Amino acid sequence: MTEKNPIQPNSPDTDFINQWPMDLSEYLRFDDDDDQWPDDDPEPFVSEHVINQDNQQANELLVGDFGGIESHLEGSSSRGFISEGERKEIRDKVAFKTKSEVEILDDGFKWRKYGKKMVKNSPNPRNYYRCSVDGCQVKKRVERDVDDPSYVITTYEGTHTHPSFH
DNA sequence: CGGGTTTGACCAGCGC
DNA sequence: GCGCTGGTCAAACCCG
Repeated sequence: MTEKNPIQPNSPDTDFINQWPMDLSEYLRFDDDDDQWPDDDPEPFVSEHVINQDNQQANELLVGDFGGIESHLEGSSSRGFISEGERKEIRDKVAFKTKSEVEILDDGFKWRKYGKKMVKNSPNPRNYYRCSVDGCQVKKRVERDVDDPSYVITTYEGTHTHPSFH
C-alpha cells in the first residue's frame, strides 16, 4: 500500500463507526447553526430503518433510530459467509433514510456531482456525488424513496480521510 | 477564471 | 453472446 490513510477501515463494521469522521449527532442537531436549512420543514431529519435489499451482498451499516446504529453483517454469498477476498472488496456502506424535501443536505462535506441516472422501478433519478477534497474518494448516492417521495435515501460509500468542515 | 453542474455516451457486471 | 441495468467519464455549459 503506497498510500497511507490516517483512517484505515481494517476493522469490521462496528469499529468503523468509532472512526466515522462525521458526527452523527450533527444530523440531529440544528440548534447551534441554522444556516444550513431553509424554513421548509419543521422536521428536516427523521431517520427510519432502512430495509436491506436482498441483492446486497456486502455488510451494510444501517442506521436505525437516533439512539443506536445497527450493524448488519450479511454474507449472502452462496456459502453464507464472506471470504477475505470478498471482504477486501467490501467498502463501508452507510445508508441514511432522511425525511427532507430537499436532497441537497449539507453534511459538513463538499460534494461534487458526477452523474445522474434513472433507475428502474423508480420514477425518481439517482444522483451520484463525490467528495471534492483531494485524496478523499468518498462517494455518495442520493435518491428519493419510491413509496415516500418526501423521503431521501442517502448512501455513503467509503471513509473520509479528513475532518468535516463543521 | 475557476470550480461545480449538466448531460449523453461509454463501460462493466450480470442474467438469460 | 446479447441485452439490460447501474455506475462513471468527460465535454460543454453555468454561475460566482
